[in-house]
Amino acid sequence: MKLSLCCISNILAEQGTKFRTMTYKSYCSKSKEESQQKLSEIIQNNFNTSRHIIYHCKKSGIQGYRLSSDLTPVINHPDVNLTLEELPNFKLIQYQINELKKAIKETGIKVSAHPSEYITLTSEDTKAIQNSIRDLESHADIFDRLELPQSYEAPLNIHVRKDGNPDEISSRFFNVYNQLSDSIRKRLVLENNDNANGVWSIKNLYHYYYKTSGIPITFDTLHHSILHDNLSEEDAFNLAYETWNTTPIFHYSEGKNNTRAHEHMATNLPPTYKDVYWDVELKGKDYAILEMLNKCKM
DNA sequence: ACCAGTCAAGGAAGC
DNA sequence: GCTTCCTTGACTGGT
Repeated sequence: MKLSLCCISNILAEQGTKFRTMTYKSYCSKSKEESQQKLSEIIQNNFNTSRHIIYHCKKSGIQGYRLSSDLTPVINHPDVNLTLEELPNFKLIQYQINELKKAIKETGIKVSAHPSEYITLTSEDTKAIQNSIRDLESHADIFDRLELPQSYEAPLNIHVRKDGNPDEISSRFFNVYNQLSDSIRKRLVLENNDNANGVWSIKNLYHYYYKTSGIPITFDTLHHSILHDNLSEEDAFNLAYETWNTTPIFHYSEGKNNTRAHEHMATNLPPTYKDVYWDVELKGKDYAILEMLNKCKM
C-alpha cells in the first residue's frame, strides 16, 4: 500500500531532527541583520530536516511525502518580502536545497504539498487573494528549485474554502486561476471539504472544476464521510480517480469520536478500490503509518 | 525542566 | 460590525 507521510516525522523529531519556524512578530523584535541571519539558519535547518525525513521514509517503506508548507517562514510576509537569494549565506541554503533535491531523485519518493487551509482564490477580499497567490507562488518556487515536475505528478492541493452559490464561487475562482503562473496552475488540485451547509463535495468539485477545466480532484475519506452528497465512498473515490492523468494522491484519516479532529492512530485501513497514494493525516504520523504497513502484511 | 500562553491565517457564526 | 472560534506545531516566557 502506498502510504505518504504528512510533513512531520514524529520518530525523527524525538531524535532531535525537527523543523524550526519564525513569526513575523519575532522577526520584527530584533534588528534586520540579526533576524535575517537567524532566518537563514532556520531555512537551512528545514531543508536539511526534509532531506532526513525523505531518507527515513525510503528506509521505512513509506512511499510518499508531503513537504512542510512552512519551510521558508516569514519571507513571504508582505512587509518582509525577501527572496532566498537576498538572505545571508544563501549558498548554504542552496546547498541544502540541492541535497534535498538529490534525496528526492535518489529515493523516488512521491512529493506533494498542501498549502495552508487559509489559502483562498475565492475570497471577496482582494488582499486575501493576493496573500494566497504569494503563498502559492512560494510553494511553486520551492518545487521548481527542487526540479519537481510542473504537472499533477507533484500536486499542490488546496480547498475552495468559500461556501455558498457554486456558480458564483467557481466563476470567481476561475477569474483568479486563469491569471496564475504555469508553475502553480500545472500543479494545482482541489480537495473536497465538509463545512456545515458546505457545497464542495466530490460531486460538485467534479462538476464545477474538473468537467469545465480538467482540474484533478483530491478525495479525502474523512471529509467525504461528513459531506457525502449522496455518493457512496466507492463512487466518490472513482469519480475523483477519473480526474487524474497520473497516480492520484488522496487523503486518509479517521475522526475522533465521529468529529473532524484527527485520531492518533488508525483503526482501519484506506479502501483499496484502486492503487493511489494515501496521505495519512493522523496525529501519530510515521508511527501510525508503520503500524498500518504492518497490518497490511498480516 | 516543564507548562501555559502566543502566533498566524480567512471564513463563519453569534451577539 | 464587532468578537470568538476553528487549526497547527514551534516558540516564548513564567515558574
